Amino acid sequence: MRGDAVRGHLDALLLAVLEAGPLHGYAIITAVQERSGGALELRTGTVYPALNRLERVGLLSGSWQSAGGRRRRCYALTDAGRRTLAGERTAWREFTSAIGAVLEPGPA
Amino acid sequence: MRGDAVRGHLDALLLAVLEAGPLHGYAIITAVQERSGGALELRTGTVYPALNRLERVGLLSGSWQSAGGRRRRCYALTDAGRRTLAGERTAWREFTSAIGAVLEPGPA
DNA sequence: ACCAATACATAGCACGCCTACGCGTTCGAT
DNA sequence: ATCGAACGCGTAGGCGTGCTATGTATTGGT
Repeated sequence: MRGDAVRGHLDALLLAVLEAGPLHGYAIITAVQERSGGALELRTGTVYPALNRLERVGLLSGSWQSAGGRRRRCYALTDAGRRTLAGERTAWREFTSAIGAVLEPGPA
Repeated sequence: MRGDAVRGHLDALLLAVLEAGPLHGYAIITAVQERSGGALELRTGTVYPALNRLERVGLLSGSWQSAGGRRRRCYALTDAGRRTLAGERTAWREFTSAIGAVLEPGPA
């Protein structure tokens, strides 16, 4: 998967992996990687600023925790985040449907 | 569809609509729009530079024509373009599959 | 002792499309 | 006869967004 691929869909990915329950940043990265079958390797420089932003706009709520001396910022979906995720899913389907229709038109 | 949506997939769209036969720029724009059911409205400032670039790198071959006093630059897929299109289609499937797997994980 | 993995974060950049123009022609409506 | 919309190509500049590179710190394995 080429580097820039995730562009425009990052928020959706982050919100989606948090749907099942709160996670901290590092775990989010590995969750995305696993769920995509290894195809999506998000960088920390991509993810952490995005998480901060999503918290700032109220789609996530974050809280510091510590596990074995390591501090972690744990993020959970807010109600607004859950609604936004639903919207992102709809947008994703419309997006793939639109591009797909051009790329692989049905056998005319 | 929000403006930036096409990012990263523009070349694929252009190559795809040219698969059925040569078209000029303006017709390419309307073809993309029609095949996407109106969802994708490419701007001239997006398309024309892209066509020039694709010609420059040998994926398209262009030729000036005139129809009723209007000059048009007509573009056709080259063999390299056809191969690239095939690659873009594969990449598209991998892309949607990867993002889709994260966004809508199978009912676990 | 050392290195990998865990964990968060910032700064600067570059890509790639968009916005906003500009130019010229043809055709339909008024 | 005039005007606007559609046709048709093109450039310049801006800007959002993720990437690259880098920094810090702790834990655990060898």
